Amino acid sequence: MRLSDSIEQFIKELLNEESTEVELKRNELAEYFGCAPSQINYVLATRFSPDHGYLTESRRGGGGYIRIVRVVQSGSQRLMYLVNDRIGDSLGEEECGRLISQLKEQRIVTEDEAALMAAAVSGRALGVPVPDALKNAMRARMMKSMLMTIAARNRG
Amino acid sequence: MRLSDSIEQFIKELLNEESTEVELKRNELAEYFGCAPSQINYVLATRFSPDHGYLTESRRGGGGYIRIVRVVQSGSQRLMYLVNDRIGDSLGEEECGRLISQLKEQRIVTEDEAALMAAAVSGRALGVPVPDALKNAMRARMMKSMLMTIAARNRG
DNA sequence: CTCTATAGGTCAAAGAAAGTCAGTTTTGAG
DNA sequence: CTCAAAACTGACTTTCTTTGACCTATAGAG
Repeated sequence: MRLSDSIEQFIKELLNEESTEVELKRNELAEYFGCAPSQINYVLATRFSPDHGYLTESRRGGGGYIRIVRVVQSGSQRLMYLVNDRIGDSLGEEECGRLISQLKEQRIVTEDEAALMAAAVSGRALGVPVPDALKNAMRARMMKSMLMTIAARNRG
Repeated sequence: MRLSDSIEQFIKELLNEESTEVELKRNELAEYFGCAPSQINYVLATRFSPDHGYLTESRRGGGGYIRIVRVVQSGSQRLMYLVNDRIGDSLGEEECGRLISQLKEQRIVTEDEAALMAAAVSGRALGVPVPDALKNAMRARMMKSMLMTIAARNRG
């Protein structure tokens, strides 16, 4: 069994018993598995990314930590469809506007949330000399990131 | 728990019970927590700055003291200050995160709104090959755009 | 007025913990 | 077997905390 898989499993077990979030120390975990600390980052990046239905936050310095939040249960996949298929890697401004309206209509997000999302991805907000292709890539990422966050709120 | 967090909490408890200001002795507090006096200054600088909604004044010499005042400011005043003066046209990720937590702490935005904003401007969301300077410029614009949206909602 | 004891302020350095990234090794599909 | 993708490592970086040595201001005694 691969190390990454063991670490992944370990973390998922911590998350399984009722709790939807877990806090851990990178160095301790690395020591426990006898690996380089950066291995933990690798596991987080490849198995606990937003695309996988998780959010992570961390803090450096004395008393630092890594917190992992499970946002989506492995079954419910309306949201994962949006994140992985509907949005993809690039999202134009008009398309994004349509998507936000649909989300609002389908009551997946509230009106206030829709307004906030629209403000974030508006042309005015992104009005900086960067090629459209890159803006569209960013827009896609921003939308996914925000949707995952909303999903995190809805859980429970 | 971090020492800084304990000291922060201690001071906030003093401020919570009705009183909007508190006066204390740096050396006594340091002795109470068994730390270097300058630790107190560190806590003041990182947790009781104007950005956090506090003002501090102090006096040296015999009978010296440190006074901490919680500033009362309406939500829209605060938002306008941020948009017009504070943010400017470039905003780094860490600083942006701090501003967002401060807004949440001051209850000017809800927890959900804070999470949504953080998701929009996170490094993850903007993780596209664009120079940092441009990302910071976009982040500033996005924040202003979102904050103004929230201000508008608050009026409605 | 001068001097001294008493407070608080500043700053740099050390320590603590996590992040990044380029390069190496392993694995598995074809 | 080949080779590209996945896994892994270690050196270096960044952020946050804590401490200590030295600096400055104020009150009060003489």
